Amino acid sequence: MSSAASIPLRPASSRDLILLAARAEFADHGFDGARLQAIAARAGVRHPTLLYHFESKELLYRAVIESVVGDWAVETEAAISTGLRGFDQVAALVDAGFRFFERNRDFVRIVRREAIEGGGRMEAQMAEFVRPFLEDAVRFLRREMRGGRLRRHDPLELMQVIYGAVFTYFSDARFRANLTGEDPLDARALRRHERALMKLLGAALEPATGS
Amino acid sequence: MSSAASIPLRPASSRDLILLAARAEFADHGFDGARLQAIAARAGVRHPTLLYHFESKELLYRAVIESVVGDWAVETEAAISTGLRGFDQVAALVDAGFRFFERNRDFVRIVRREAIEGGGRMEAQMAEFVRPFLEDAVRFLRREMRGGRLRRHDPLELMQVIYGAVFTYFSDARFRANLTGEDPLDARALRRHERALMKLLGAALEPATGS
DNA sequence: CGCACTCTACTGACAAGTCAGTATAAAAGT
DNA sequence: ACTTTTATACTGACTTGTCAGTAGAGTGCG
Repeated sequence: MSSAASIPLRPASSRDLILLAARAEFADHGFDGARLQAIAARAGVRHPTLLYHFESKELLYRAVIESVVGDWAVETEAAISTGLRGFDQVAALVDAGFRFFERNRDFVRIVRREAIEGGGRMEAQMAEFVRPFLEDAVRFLRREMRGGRLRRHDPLELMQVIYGAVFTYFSDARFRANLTGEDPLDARALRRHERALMKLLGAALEPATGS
Repeated sequence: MSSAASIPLRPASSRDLILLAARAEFADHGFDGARLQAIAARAGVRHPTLLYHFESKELLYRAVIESVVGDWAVETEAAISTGLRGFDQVAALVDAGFRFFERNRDFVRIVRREAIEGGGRMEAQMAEFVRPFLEDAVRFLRREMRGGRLRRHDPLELMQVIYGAVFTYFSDARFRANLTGEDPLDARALRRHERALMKLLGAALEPATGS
């Protein structure tokens, strides 16, 4: 992990290395459990270097959240501006989620920790950020249900259920691994779960009464 | 909070008070974030008293988990030994979950923290504990699907989705509160969500093609 | 030189855990 | 009945370790 530390071949700026290391450490241990020394070690520097680039642990954490949420925003934006209708759009969004979370496993665990906290460190900002996206989604669902392209369900509660299911799969992956013995983040297992969720949602949402 | 401290009228043993206080504190802040002093304050004692009853922070934490998981085991056992069939049994289980989590809000957040951790403190034991219950559920679902009393879905993935949805509703309740403005743990909101989830599951699982 | 960056060495705060006691009450001895 | 002993429950003061954050001295590069 630190084998490349001495090679000066631009192994990304050390600021970025630190950000990446911090993301992993915060995901593994949460804000309180995370140690600056551990982050520094992961990044291949000494811990005062962290405090040179980011003024404090708190600000480093904020920087991590912002980078992580920023990435997510971009991909989600893309997934909802496809012009698809009915269940196809729902499926596209779920699929985008799966693909993003698959590549950003730490993201989920950090966000979830924030969500649990409640009085959390960045909860308010994150809510601010998610709200417009959620409202968009609810508007879309309502429209499609009115138009008969989706069966009628409470849109907000539907979003909550989908969010809960998808998020949990990733945030609790290690627990599931312990339970079933196989790695849930393995591509095969992931596809199986995605297919199962899609089928479930399809069965509940698609207007046609297919098998 | 400490107003009853001097009254000797058995305000529950202080061991139990400590256990209760610790449950809340660990739920709010996680293992690392929790402070023994804070737990002690909640329980109305000084922190060495904690270490008198429980040898260390770690052991106090384990005691909390055990008490919490024990409570859950009893209720779950009751909910699955009803002899119901098909969707009714699924609904009964989901309902039991809702009612237990409603009364034990800290439970969810503690368990979820463990699940995220991965290399967690009690993950292995908890997996050990959940596995037989999960296997039971999967067996039940498979049987009912074979018998045509439930539509066919991957039983394990179905359980995962249900678990994710229900658990998230409670563990992330404070985040949702921030998002929607209303309290998700209020009885009315809770019933609405439960009804929505049931409808969704019913639509996906009940064999009849009713409206 | 001066600037950006990283290091070693250190500090101050704070938290877990230890310890030597005090208070109270139940048991045991006379 | 009354002291003495023993166990339980709890506390204030202390020790020890750890961690975030600071100071200041390099190092290398334009």
